[in-house]
Formats: sequence, structure tokens, C-alpha cells
Amino acid sequence: MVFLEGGFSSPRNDAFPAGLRVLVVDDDPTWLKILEKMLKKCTYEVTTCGLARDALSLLRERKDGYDIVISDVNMPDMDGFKLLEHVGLEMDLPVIKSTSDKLYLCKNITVMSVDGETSRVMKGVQHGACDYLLKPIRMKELRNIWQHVFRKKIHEVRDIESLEGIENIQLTRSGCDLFDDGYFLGGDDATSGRKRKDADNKHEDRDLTDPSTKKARVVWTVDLHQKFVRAVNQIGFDKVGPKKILDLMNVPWLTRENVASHLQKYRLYLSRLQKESDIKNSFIGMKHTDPPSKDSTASFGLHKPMNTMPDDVLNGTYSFSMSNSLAQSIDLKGQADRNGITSVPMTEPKGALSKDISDSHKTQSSQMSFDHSLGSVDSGVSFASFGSTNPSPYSWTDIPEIQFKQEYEPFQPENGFNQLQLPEPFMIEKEVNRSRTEVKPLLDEYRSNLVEHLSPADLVDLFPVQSKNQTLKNQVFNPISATKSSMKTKDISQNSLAYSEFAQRNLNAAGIGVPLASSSEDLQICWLQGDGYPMNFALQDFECLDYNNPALIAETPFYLFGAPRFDHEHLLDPTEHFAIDQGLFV
DNA sequence: TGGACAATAT
DNA sequence: AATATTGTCC
Repeated sequence: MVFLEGGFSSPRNDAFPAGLRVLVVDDDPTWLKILEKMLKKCTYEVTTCGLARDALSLLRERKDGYDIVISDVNMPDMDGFKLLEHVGLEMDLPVIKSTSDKLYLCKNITVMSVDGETSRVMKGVQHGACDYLLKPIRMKELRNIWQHVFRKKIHEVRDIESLEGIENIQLTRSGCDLFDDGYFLGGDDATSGRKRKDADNKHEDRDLTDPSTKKARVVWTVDLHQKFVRAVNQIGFDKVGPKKILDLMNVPWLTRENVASHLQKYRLYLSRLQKESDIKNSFIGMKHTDPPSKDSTASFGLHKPMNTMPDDVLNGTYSFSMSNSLAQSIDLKGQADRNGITSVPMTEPKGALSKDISDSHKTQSSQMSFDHSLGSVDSGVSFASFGSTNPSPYSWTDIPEIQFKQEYEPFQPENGFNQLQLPEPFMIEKEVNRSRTEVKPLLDEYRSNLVEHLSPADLVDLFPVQSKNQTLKNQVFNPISATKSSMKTKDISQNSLAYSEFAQRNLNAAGIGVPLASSSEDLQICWLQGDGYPMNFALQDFECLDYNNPALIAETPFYLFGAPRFDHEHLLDPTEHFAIDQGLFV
């Protein structure tokens, strides 16, 4: 763990890999040169060696002089495997083999069967090779080799006692790489949990740098997305950029490209939602005979969905996330005050909330306290960070103020929300592999129930149910924030809308959200996120803000997440729209 | 087949 | 860095 912190996690991985001591062994001088250059580009400390024997000598001289060895398989003086054997027996080093043929990844051995070279790979693996590189070797592959070292270190930390058994370590390494990598790499983001496993495994593949197989795709788990959203919020809508987000997210294995891609998707999503909302608004406006324009802008409530992070809570990150949310809320408030727009993203403190959830009173109290804290903080905090954003046309974070209200009633009055069981879907979803079919029905059912209770008005799109397994699985209910505001600029309003829609959609995906049409122009949305905890489900209530009254808005607690919303029945306004958001992302 | 998604290319 | 395109997967 210590190692992790110091070396990798914190400042992006850049720091650690630099200076990695690499010993390259290849009888082909040309390749040696090439590799040397490439490795140096990676900021590694490179030592080259044309003979396996010499390499062995070097290694013996300084057992701790190198962090990793990259060796060719075919060498005149000594078979690469032999070298591997020696290294494995005599020292504790990760060894990567490179061949002129194909590259194989230990992990993918199973897949290798198709390949004629399987035996070779197997051999390498048996001898303790931690990776196989194929020539020509790409920079990317070399850039990732440090991960082997990292992995090994982790193992060392883990099995401190068994350090002496090199072989054992190596075996462990090859056998458990996936798990370990995932666990550690993913874990450092603090939200490791059961759900991460899948993602982790994928990451591992990536780590191995396996050229032969496709890269594992990054799965934007709920918590990952939450981090993303938080980062976006912190940065400010107008200022966001993949790089900044990446830095804020502080997830070691994530690349800028990953973030860029996700950001792209996120934006598309928002825009799509916006369009939808616009349409909806216009529709509503027609119904009400209100001018569409009005509806589209001022009347629309924007909200920003925040995701809660169950994992965080579990891990004890809770406090962290909380603080963030508070900060965000505050910031938003500030903005709202200034701009007239408020959004409140909340993350739900799951741990705390969950406990309280059972007890409605508690919940309420917690909410109250929460609100107060916000208020106090609000006053005390400077919006500097956001300040910059304020001027900007908009920021995701800004999104509009949101007000939520929830209608609990519709749900199961008798149970009380505490007990409210989440729609089964959630539960089910948790299990990753559940079949969708199974889930869907449940969702539908759930929906229908909701609908019944909900105001008829605009349920329209309520649950598109895109239910994706993933989504549902990790869902956590988040509260949501309701935003409402009149947007200064069109863009803003759009974004806001988009945002809300985005959230909404998520909800829908989750199968939980139910947007209601509000009689009023403002749209209220409630988001729920399910993280799989039953307790989470509770809906939250949001108070309805008086859009017209800035002061009110400012004071209003935006959010509340975890709080089970039931308590606030009074707050609920049946007429309002609300949507529940699950975690967005999916 | 189409859409969502993430990777990759530009 | 931002955006466009591609390749997968379901």
C-alpha cells in the first residue's frame, strides 16, 4: 500500500515509471539499439547486453540493480528461457520476453490455442516470464512495462513473509496477475469494491500490454463516472478538458484518451438529452399554452445529476466525496446566486445515509443538518474556484438549479421509504451477469407502478429502459439536484437541460427514474442512484424552490441525498416533474 | 441491423 | 486538444 501511494497513485503515474532500471538482452545489436532508444524515451534507465551470459553476470553482480529484464528468446549463447530460469531462480525480477515472432501475453494463454506458438508462450510463462513482447515492439508496450514491476512490488508487500521464495512469487504473479492488478490499480482510487472486479480485469489486460489481444475497454463504472463528473464540476463546464479531468480524477490507469472519449460521449449524451427536453418542453408549453420559448429556458429546471459513490462510502472515502459534494453544492449555490442558476449535485453519503435511512426521523435530521452545513459553508466559502466559471456561459456544474421534490407517496406509502425496496432491478442488476431479460420485466413493472402513482402527465418517457446490465448493476441512487434557473444564455439553458436529461436518462436506464411533468414551468427532477444498496433507494425529496425568489433558492438545500426522502413529504410537490437519476453513466 | 460505446485517427 | 472516424459489442 505504501508503495502504491508513494510511487503511483498520487501524482499520475508519470513519476514512478521514470528511472525504471531496465536490462535489455538481445543478441541483435540493432534491436538492442532500438530498444534502448525506445526505453530511454520512456524515461527508463537502460542497460543493454548482447549476450545472455553477460546479462546473467550483470544480474548476479547487482541483484537489485535492475527492476526488469527484457530478453530475446533466441540467442546464441543462451536460450532466453534459460536466462529466464536463472533469473527466476536467483533473483526476483520480472522478465519480459521478446521474440521476433509473435507476442503473447501470459494471460491470454487460453486463447492461444489457436496459435501455433502457444507452446512457446507457455514455456515462457512456465519459466516465469511475466510478459511477452513481439517485435517490432511498440512504444506503448514498453511504456507499460513498469506495471510488471509495480505488480511485483505489490505482491511483495502482500506476501512479505514469502519473499524468499522467488519462484513462488513468480508463480503467484503469473497466476494472479489479473486479480492483483485490478485490485491494486483500481483500488487506489479508493472506490474499489466488488463491482470493480470486472473493470479491473480489463485493466489488467491492458496492463499486460498484450499486443495480440485487443485492449480491454475501459468500463465506466458508476464510481468512475462519478469521479469524472466531479472533476468536470470542479473544473467548470467551459474549462473542461480531458487532461484536466484526468488529473482530477486521479485514477492511475486511466488515460487521457479514455477520458476524452468519455467526455465526448458525455457531451453527446447531454446534447441528446437536451434536444429531447427541448422537444418535451415545447410540448408542454403547448399544452399549457405557454410560449414555448419560455418553457425551454426559464421554465426548465436543470439539474445536475450527481452520482453517489457507494464504493467511496464503503471505503471510507465517504468523507471525501461528501466534502466534494458540499463544495460543489456550495459553488453551485454561489453561482446560482450570481447567475440565478443553481444546481445542486449531491453525492450521497452512503454510509451515513444508509444508516439513517431506516429511520425516517434520522434521515430527516441528517438532511437538515446537511443543509445547514451547506448554508454555513456557503456563506463562508468563497466561490473563487467557481468564480471563474461563473462568468463563463455555463458549466456543467452550474446547471441549473434544481429542485426536487419527490413524490414518495406514489411509491409505497405503507412501507415507508426506508424499506422501500428498490426496484428489484437494481438488486438484480447488481449481479453482473444477470440476464437482461430478467431485469427488464422487473423494471417495467417497477415503472408501471411508479407511473401509476405519478402524475399522469408526463411520464412519457419515463423509462426507456435501456437497462444495461452495467448500469443497473452499479446503480446507486443519487439524489439529485434540482436546478432551476433561468438561463442567461441559451447555451446555458441548453446545457442545463441536457444535463438534466442526461440524468434523467440514466434514471430511465436504471428504470427508476420517473420524470413527472410539472404543472409549473419548472421541471423538477429527482434523481436516485442505486448503488445496489437497498437503502439507497430511498428517494430523496427536494424541496421546490421558488424560482422567482433568488433568496429562497440560495437557501434551499439543494440536496440531499442520502436522505431518504420520504420524510419530506411536505416538500414534495406532486405536480412537479421529477426524475430519478441513477448514476449516470453507464 | 442499429445504436451505444470506447478506441483510435485526424 | 478537440473532433471525426472506426471497430466492437449487444
